[in-house]
Amino acid sequence: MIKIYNTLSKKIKDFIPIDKSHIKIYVCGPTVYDKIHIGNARPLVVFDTFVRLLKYKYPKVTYVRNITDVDDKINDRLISEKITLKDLTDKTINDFQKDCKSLNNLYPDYEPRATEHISEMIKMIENLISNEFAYLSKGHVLFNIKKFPEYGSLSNRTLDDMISGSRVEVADYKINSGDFVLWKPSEPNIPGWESPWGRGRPGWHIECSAMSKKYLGVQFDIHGGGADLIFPHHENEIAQSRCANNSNSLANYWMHNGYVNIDNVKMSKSLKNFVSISELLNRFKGEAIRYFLLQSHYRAPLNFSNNSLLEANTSLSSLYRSVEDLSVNGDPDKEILTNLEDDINTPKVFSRLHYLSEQSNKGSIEAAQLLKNSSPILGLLENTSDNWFKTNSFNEDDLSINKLTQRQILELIEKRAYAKIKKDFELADKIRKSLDDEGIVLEDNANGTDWRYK
RNA sequence: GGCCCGAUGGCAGAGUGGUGAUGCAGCGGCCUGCAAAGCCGUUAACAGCGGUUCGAUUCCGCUUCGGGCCUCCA
Repeated sequence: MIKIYNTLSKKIKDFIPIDKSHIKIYVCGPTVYDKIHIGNARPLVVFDTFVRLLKYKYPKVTYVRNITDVDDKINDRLISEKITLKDLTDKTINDFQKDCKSLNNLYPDYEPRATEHISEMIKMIENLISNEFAYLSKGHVLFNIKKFPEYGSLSNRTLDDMISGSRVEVADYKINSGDFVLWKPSEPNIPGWESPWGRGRPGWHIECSAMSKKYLGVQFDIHGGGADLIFPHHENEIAQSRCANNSNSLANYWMHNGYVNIDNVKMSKSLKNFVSISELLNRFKGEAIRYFLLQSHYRAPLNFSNNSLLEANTSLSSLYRSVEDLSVNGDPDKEILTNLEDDINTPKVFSRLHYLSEQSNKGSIEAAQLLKNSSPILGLLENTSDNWFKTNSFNEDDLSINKLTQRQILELIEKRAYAKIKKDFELADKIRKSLDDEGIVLEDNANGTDWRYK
């Protein structure tokens, strides 16, 4: 039985699907105006791991992760960089997908773009207006939060709380300070679409409501995203979807991952204290980044540092030693599954991985096989160990950092072997040292000498 | 101001009302020409103060410190 923490009830609950023959999950994807950073990568990896578990447990899972390609931050870029919407978003989406792949994420079943669902959004807004949940004011369409009595239940706040804490001047076209925009007019120089309310663009939240409805229906099992989306994004999504669909639930379970911090402060684009994935991929393997992101519990904050990535790499190496070149042949380890089912307790999973690794090192073939068999559900250890140890080119573009070719390395190993036969240990050690300086470690074993990158 | 979360060994990070995960680092040993890896052993923690209890790191209260949200954000 899968147990997950539900932000709605603030409790860990058994996961009971609407239809156990078909699980439906929606996760908020990126707004594509810039490269993603490691904080953005956390939900991608966490929910990818969770979806792998769901797909193992249930016959059919539909995983939708949207791409928000209409947004005011995007518009700012269009003006400052003098490029078209399509050029900017295509390029950013391309980078995003490359990063996702490097992190070993499976492709979602649907990855809908907001701009391709404008008509669905307009329909939903029209519905909200005709049922008086939304109103027109100075060219804007706004959602009236007082029409939805449960407003605030996800983020655990009341309307009074919000008024007292308001740090933003209330726009004069709003009835209530918390009313949010469904549609707003576009000036001629920024992207816009024709609508019953003139040329304009959707507000931030409506795209997720429209797209989740299209791909998953009015009610689905799980909605996920980063904790910073709880308010206002998900709160507003619930309000507008439930009112438009006249339903008593949008998603039954809401899951939110904690932040990635840097120097114990939340990493965010607005604070400019972020490290992009593509930058990290120049120094670390994607799988090491994935390991790092799963090393702590998904709801806890995770502090980023260079050293933690190095440690993740070392830990992964020790696991890779134990799986060698085994192929997946059977089910994942039971205990790993149990730990994953327990609100995605990946730290416990890792503890078990290292236990299996140790057993494998002591000669247990079963343990090694279990380790390997658990790799598909984690998206880790899917490589061969030879591949893991003999690759140090992290980005495809950076092959040039391989200063020595494999052939040159093997030649040096051979040279050292002769030196060893002649008991010229001084030369042998000199060769070892010179390779070490290039980041290459030699390991003498029964079959001769093997090499790996540090 | 309102609401919320956290404080575990040198670092990272689970968990538990009583036998002290796991990783990285360290120390001793085995192995090795030397290493590396591995194995064996080992050091080391539960912010502070009260309370409940036979017993609390684990439950409750207070204090201190750190962080987050209150319409940019994964």
